[in-house]
Amino acid sequence: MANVTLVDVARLAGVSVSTASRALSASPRISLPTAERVRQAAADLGYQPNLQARALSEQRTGNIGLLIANPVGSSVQSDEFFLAVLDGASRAIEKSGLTLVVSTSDGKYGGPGTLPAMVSRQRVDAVIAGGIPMEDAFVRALAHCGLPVVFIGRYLSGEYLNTVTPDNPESGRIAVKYLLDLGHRSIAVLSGALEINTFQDRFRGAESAIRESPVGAQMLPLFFDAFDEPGGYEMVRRLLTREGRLPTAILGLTDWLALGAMRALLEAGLDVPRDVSVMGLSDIAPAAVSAPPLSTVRVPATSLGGLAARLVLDLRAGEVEGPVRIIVPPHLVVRASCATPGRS
Amino acid sequence: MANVTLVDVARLAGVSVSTASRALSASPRISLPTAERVRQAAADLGYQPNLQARALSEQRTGNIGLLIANPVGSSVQSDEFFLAVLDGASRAIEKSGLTLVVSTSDGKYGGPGTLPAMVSRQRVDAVIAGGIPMEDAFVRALAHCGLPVVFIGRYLSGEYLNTVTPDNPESGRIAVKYLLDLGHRSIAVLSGALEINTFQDRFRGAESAIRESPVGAQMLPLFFDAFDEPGGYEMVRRLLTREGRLPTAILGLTDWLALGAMRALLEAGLDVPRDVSVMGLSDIAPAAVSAPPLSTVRVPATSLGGLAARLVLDLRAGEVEGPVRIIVPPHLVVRASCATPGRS
DNA sequence: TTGTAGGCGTTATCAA
DNA sequence: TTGATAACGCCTACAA
Repeated sequence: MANVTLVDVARLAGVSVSTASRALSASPRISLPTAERVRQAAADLGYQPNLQARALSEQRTGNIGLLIANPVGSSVQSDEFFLAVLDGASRAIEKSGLTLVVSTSDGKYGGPGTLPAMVSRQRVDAVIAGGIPMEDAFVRALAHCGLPVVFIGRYLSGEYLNTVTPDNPESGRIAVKYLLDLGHRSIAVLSGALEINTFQDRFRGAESAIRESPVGAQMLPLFFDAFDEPGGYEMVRRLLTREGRLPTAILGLTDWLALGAMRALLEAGLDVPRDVSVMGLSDIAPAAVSAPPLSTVRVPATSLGGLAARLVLDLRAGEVEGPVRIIVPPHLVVRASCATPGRS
Repeated sequence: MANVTLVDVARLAGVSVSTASRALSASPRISLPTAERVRQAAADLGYQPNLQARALSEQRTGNIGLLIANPVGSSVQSDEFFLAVLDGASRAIEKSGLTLVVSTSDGKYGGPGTLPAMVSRQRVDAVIAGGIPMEDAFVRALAHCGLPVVFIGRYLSGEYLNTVTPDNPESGRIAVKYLLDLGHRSIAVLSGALEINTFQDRFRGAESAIRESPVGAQMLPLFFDAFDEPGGYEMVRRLLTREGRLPTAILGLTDWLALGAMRALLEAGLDVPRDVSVMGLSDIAPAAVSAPPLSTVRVPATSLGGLAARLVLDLRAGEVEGPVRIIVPPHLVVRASCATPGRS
C-alpha cells in the first residue's frame, strides 16, 4: 500500500487525474457525487499523497525548520527548555500536515553563505530559531534569508523581527516584587552579561520593581560571563568574602545561577531561606528538587514553541504580514527558598 | 540566487542537462575537462540541487526521521538526554547531506494505522526512535513498518531489532563494583519497574557484581513505579522508617532516583557520604551540582545519537544488512557522594 | 463539471 | 563521452 498514486485513485473512481486531484483538494469546481466517489476510492486504496511531488509542483517544501542553537553541555540554557519548545512546535506543525525539520547549530555567523544547510539548500519554507548563543550577525543574516523566520527568546534592538519571547522584564519584576513583599530591602541580583538582551530585560525589570516600590530598597547588581551553576556559585563566593552586610535575598536571573548561589551559601554554613532567601528565574526541573526547593518565575517553554509554530505557519501561508511580536507572560512559582528576612 | 537549476548550470557550461547531472554526481563516464567546467559553472551560479526533485526522481526522500517518545514534564528520563541524542544525530545526518525530521510522540500504539505521521505519510526513508515510554506494541509496529528503524535504548526480548543501547548491565556492574571497592557490604538498590528492560538490565548488572564479588556483600533491592526524583525520595523515606540497620550505600539506577534519595537522607539529618554513600546512574546535569556532587556512571547520549544516525544511514544505503546491535560502554564518574563506610 | 497537456527539477535509459 | 527523452507524482491553466 506504499505506492498508491493519484493515478490509481483516479482509475478506481473512473475519473481523470486532475478531477481526482481537485476532488481531494476540496476544490469548488467539482460535483458532489464525483467528489465523494474519489474520496471513497482514495480511502479504499489507502492513498497518501506524495509530498515530495506536491512540493515540486507547488514550489514549496511543506517543511518548517527548527534551528536549535544550544551546544550540548554548555548548560547555557536549560536543555529541557528546548525540548519543550520542540514538543510544542512539533504538535502544532504536524496538526497542519507539515513536517518539522530540525537542526542544531552553533549560532555563529561565519560570513556570507554560512546560513544553516536547511535554509541554503532550500529544504524549508520557513524557520523557527531559538537559542541564547546566537550571535547578532547570525540573527541578522538569518532574518534576511528570504524566508519567514520567527525567533524564540531573541531579538535585535532596532530591527523588526518576528519574535516570540517570554516577557523578560515582567519576570524580573515579578521576582523582585515577591522578595519586596516578603520584606526584603537588600537584594543581590546575579546576572549574565547585559549584552545578551534576555539578561538586559530581566535585569531592567528587576531594577524597575525596586525603583517603583514605595518602600525603599537596595539592589546589589552582580554580573558574570557564565550564567550557569558554577557562575552563580562563584559570584556568591566572592560576595561572601567581601566586607559589609550580606543582602537578605539573592535573585538569580537564571535558575542555574540561583542554584549555584544556593550551593555557595549552604557550603558557607548559611541557611536558606533563614539567613538568605534565594530566588530563581525559569523553572527548570532541578529547581523543583533542590534543597530547599527553589522559588522561581516560570517561563512557559511549550507555549513558546506552539506559538512560534503557529506564527510561522501563518507567515508562510501569507495570512499574517509581519513583523509580529508575541510576548508570553511568566508567572510566580513559590517553593521554599524564600522567606521573611531578619530572623537570623 | 534561489532558483538556479541544473538547466542554468548546463547552459553556462555549454553542455546538456544530463551531462551536467552526471558531472556533479561524480559519475565515471565523464571527461575531466567537462566535469571541471560544469563544477565551475555550478559554483559560479551558486547552484543548489532541489532535493524535492531529486527525491521524486530517486524514489526516496532523503529525510531521516527521529521520533522522541518523551512527554515533556514526565521527567521520566532526562530531557537533556534526548537533546544530546538529537544533537548527535543532527550532526551525523547533515554531514551526509540528508535532512533530519523530528516528531514527538506519545509512544503508544492505538491499533493498525497509528504509525507516526512521518512514517505513514512516507516522509522519511528511515527512522530513529528513542524514549522509554514506548509501548511494546508500538515498538513492534514501528519495527515492521517497512522502513529501516533503529531504536535507542530500547529493545524487545526475542525480537531482532536494530538497536543502539548503552551497556546497561555493565553500568549497573560498574556502580556496584565501585561501592564494593570502597568497602561497602550492604547496598540498597533503587530501581524502577523491572518490566522496563533498561531497569532490568541495570539491576541484573548490579546483582551480578554483588554475586561475583569475592567479598561477601548484601544487596537490598527496592522497586517503585516512579523512577524520578520524588520516587527516590519516597523509597528512602520508607527505608528510614523501618527497623534494622541502614545500608551503608544507596545506588539509584537513575540519577534522579539517587538525587531523591539524597534529599531524603539529608532531610533526616544524615550526612552524605559520611553516614551513607549515594551513587547515581546516567550523569545528567543536576548530578554535577547537587550537594554533595553525585558520583555516577555516565551514559554517553551524544554518542548514542551519532551512532544511531550512522547506523540508520548505512541501513538506508543498503550497506549494512541488519539487524544490528550496537552497545555503547558507560564509564565511572567519581564525585563526592560516596566514601568509605563505617566512619559514622 | 470534466479531461488534456504541460511543467516543477532531477536522475536514468538509451542512442548517437 | 555526450545528448535527447522519458519517467517520478502532483498541480493547474486551458480547452472541451
